[in-house]
Amino acid sequence: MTAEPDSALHADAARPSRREQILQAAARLFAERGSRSVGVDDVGAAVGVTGPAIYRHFASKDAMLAEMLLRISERLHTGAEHVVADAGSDPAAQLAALVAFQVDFALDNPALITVQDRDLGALSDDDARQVRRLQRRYVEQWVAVLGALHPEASTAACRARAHALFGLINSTPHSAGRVSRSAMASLLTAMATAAATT
Amino acid sequence: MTAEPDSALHADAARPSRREQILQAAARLFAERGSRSVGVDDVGAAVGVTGPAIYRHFASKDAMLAEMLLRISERLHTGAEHVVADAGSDPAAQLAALVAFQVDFALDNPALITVQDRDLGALSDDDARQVRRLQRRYVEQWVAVLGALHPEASTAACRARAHALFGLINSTPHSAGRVSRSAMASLLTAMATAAATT
DNA sequence: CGGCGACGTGAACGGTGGTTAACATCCCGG
DNA sequence: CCGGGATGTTAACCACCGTTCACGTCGCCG
Repeated sequence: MTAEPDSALHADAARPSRREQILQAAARLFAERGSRSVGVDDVGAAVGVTGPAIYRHFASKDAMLAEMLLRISERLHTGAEHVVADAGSDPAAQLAALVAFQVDFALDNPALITVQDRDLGALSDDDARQVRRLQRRYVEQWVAVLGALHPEASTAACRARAHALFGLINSTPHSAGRVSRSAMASLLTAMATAAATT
Repeated sequence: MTAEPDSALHADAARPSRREQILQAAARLFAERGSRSVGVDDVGAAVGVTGPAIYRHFASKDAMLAEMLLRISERLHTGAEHVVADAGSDPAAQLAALVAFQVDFALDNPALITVQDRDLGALSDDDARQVRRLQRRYVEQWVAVLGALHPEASTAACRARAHALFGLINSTPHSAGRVSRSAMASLLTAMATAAATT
């Protein structure tokens, strides 16, 4: 153990290396069948390599999943921070920014959406704790904005409302194809805005 | 094989038999960790029995999951049929009935909600096909009502809207405790109604 | 009373799959 | 040209887990 030479947390997005191909292919496979039902050989085959070759790039199968989930929660957390800061101080504008951000992410990465809320339980306790911390911070950004829009509501109610909005927007994996991206975007945005402000 | 004496599809709800205890315990465990991460021994231990004892009640672990998912989709499908019929011919009233029905189900059975959309992929092709058929019929009942409320919208858009509403309402597993059942019910109902009629 | 069926148990079997080991290949810097 | 590091491959190892087997117990019915 403790055998990874370079920081596994932040990958160089500059080079589309084999490592990145593996993560992307694994995300697709995990989303389709669940991480526990996907073998290392399957992931390898998806990038034209045999199973054990994976271990030249990742310490273990679990490490792959951990890095995948950590990246997602980081992306969401920092993205939300950025987007809210750019929206000014109007809660309604902040909400619109968060909704637009989440809608874009959900439409662009349905596979990641699926993996994140299905395979969190497959992580080691430490990794799970870290992912949950980031997820929690992301939720709290929504809760803050929702709290400003609903001053009479409790924090717990705002949290429940935030989770309901995530469920709504993150339904993209279940609505495969058939509707254009732009139409899906406006539909989800309208529904989420209505549900958030009621 | 082919060794089950009585129809496995409809269990006598009258007797809280060992068989039912197993299904219930398995649902809770599957929801917490995912069916593939739960061993037969775990399920057995949850009802005070060793692993192999399960095979006195189910042909296989997969058969357990199959029966669980089939029951859920049947319950939803027939429940929706019943509820819509009782709501008269007003689309708004029908929608309200469907929303109330799904909200009740989601609040009463968060574990089943979780298992249904996470472990469908673990079923055999035949079982999966059967579950999907029932799920599809359930969705189409929503689509019909939503189509009446949005005459200008395409069927595909209505289907996407239905999935978004399911995601919203089925967020109950993520909003554990902290808010009373009745408060959750009115919150989800208000949000879903607003999102459905926008 | 005798036995049969329902229900459980502990032990063993077999396949699956993550992981490691030993061995090639290719590319590059000295 | 030589050597080493990055990258792959095949074969083997090993643990886990679903499943089956042989056996025991308890209760009911004839």
